[in-house]
Amino acid sequence: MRGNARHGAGRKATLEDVAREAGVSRSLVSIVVRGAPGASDETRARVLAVVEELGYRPDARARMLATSSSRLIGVTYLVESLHHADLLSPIYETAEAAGYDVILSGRTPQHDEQRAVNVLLGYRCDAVLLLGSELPEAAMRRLGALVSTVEVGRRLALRTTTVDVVRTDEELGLRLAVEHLASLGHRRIAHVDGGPALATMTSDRRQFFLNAMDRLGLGASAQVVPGGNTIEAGRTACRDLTDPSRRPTAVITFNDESAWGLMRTLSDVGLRVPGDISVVGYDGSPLARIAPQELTTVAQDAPALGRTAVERAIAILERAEPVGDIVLPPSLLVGETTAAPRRAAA
Amino acid sequence: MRGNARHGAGRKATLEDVAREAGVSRSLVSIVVRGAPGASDETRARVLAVVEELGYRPDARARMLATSSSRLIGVTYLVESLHHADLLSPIYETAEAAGYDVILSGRTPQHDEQRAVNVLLGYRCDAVLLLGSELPEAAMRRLGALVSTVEVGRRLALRTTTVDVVRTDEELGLRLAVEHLASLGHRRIAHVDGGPALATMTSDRRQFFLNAMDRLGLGASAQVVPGGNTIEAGRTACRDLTDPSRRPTAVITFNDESAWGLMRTLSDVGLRVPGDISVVGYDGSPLARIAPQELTTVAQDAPALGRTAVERAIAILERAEPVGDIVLPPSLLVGETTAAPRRAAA
DNA sequence: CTGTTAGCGCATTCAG
DNA sequence: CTGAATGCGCTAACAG
Repeated sequence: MRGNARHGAGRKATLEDVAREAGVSRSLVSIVVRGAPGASDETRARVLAVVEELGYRPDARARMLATSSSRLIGVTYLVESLHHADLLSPIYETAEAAGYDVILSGRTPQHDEQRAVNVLLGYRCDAVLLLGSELPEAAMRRLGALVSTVEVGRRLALRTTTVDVVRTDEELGLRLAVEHLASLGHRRIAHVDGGPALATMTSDRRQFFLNAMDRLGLGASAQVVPGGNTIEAGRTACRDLTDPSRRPTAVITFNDESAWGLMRTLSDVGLRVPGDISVVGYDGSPLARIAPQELTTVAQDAPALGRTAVERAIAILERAEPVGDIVLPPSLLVGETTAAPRRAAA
Repeated sequence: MRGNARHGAGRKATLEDVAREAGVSRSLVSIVVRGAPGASDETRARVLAVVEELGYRPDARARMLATSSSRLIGVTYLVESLHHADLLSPIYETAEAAGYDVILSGRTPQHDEQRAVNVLLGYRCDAVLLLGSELPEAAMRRLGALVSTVEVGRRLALRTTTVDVVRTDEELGLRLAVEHLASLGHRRIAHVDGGPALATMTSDRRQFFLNAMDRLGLGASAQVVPGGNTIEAGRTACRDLTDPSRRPTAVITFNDESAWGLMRTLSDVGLRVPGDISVVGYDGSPLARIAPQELTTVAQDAPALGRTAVERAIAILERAEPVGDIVLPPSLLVGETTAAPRRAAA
């Protein structure tokens, strides 16, 4: 009933409508609307006036269909990830500057990554950015064969020629964290890993952690416990660390959220940070570093990661070869959650 | 060169391709892929096999063009807002259950709300959800006339018949916060408001804060200082609160992020929470409530807000009238950032 | 500068 | 169940 009338008075204006109203051809209107050359300033003005009057708005779907190019970059990301949110701003900025639109397809517990990607593919995005993808590598390679694809964050086990990866130097990240703690006098250091879902990243970091410990001669007192990338994971991981007989004096978590969860439970059991135990997070999201204690964390360079990912995606879809693996250095942000252990000679 | 070959081997498969390969008509393939009635189980299986083999994937743009309906809900939101992230999960869940796809268009400093909306409109979404919109009301009304629109969070000053609003009962929210603090013995209570950007919400909450204080006879010791919805806003707001002569014993912030910023600066100047000063946040995002101190906060019912918004959006586009204003109650989550003031009889 | 003619990929008749 | 035809709104040649 009125519902119909309310929404668009029957139908939204089309090129045709504008052309008729302005007394020109559709092509001309198309030229004007796109800002393409081929129209006098006079008609241009007149057409634009009608566009305004009719509230005309180009139909992106039709345009994409006709041009068989979308100038659209689709991004899948984990809705609840702080780090992913940090990547989106630079992604928008870089894409816009290059004349690309961005649409986001979120991953949630009920809306998994494959579905998120499918939505993007349905719109025939020119490029797809996967933030922290957990897709099987085979699926990722297939995706890369279909559309310009860049993964942000996760190292691929197999060399792939269809997908670019932009990620942080995890080895350096773990080394920075371990060296920081060691320099404060810690020896019994634990790593709460990323859990089973993020397989390669988890095992990479675990290994790099152990390597870093070994290099400092602390291999024997290194400890790895299963964790995850959520607050909840950090909370439960804490249970594996409070056994007084071999409690570590410092912990490096998989990400900042997990560090919070860990600290939350530490506080519940009466352990103080950094007095009783030091904590180092990972990612360095501004939202995660704040109050009331500033988190010590391995900061990924989110602006550079986001920017580079978009640049690579555009390069690939403009026919450049994928270059494979781009690794950016992290930095250590020292906050207030790390300090010398109570008894330096643990 | 190879770039072209790599991406789609010339062209993605179309209905036509599938039909030819399967030796049937396009219409039949269309019927099969849509799961529409009108195909025998046998041919259905055969067609689906070819679909799989060719990696055919329906083109959402063409489909939408042909049906002039998108079954697509577009959502704009603030990329850095924790509360908005909380809304996205229930939005996805509800939309999917109703058979709608969701695309997200983020707002960032460089990509403002109008552009975010324009992207959505370009795709002719059936409905648009605006999370915490800062659009002028006139613009919002115009949008509502164009497409089924639901705003989440902000009360509209003028009654509008084209847009639905789903929001939290701010009056109750402020009352809960004030009563909680008063019951702990606080009298000098300050409110750090939302700053100029969120005009109506800021002034609403300010007024409700003052009302709640008045009702308890604390109007004279109420204090409002300018703030905002970011960590940074909370940090700077703190400067207006530390004047020892009239320092409040408790503060209610505009949102959780701002509460963090505030606590951060409080800690910098040597004030302890809740020992020296109590802090109440707003929104109740799980990410915001965690470690190491659990934030006391006015929690919005994000699942209900998200679900209701989608339900309203769908109802409107199915020709129901907008109902105007839907107000949901918040709840107070008591954490560890509030306690009795040092000297109860301040 | 203009108007015409083709598609883009798909859904939807409608007659076989 | 099929195959052809029409249109969704737009761009891209092309001929005027």
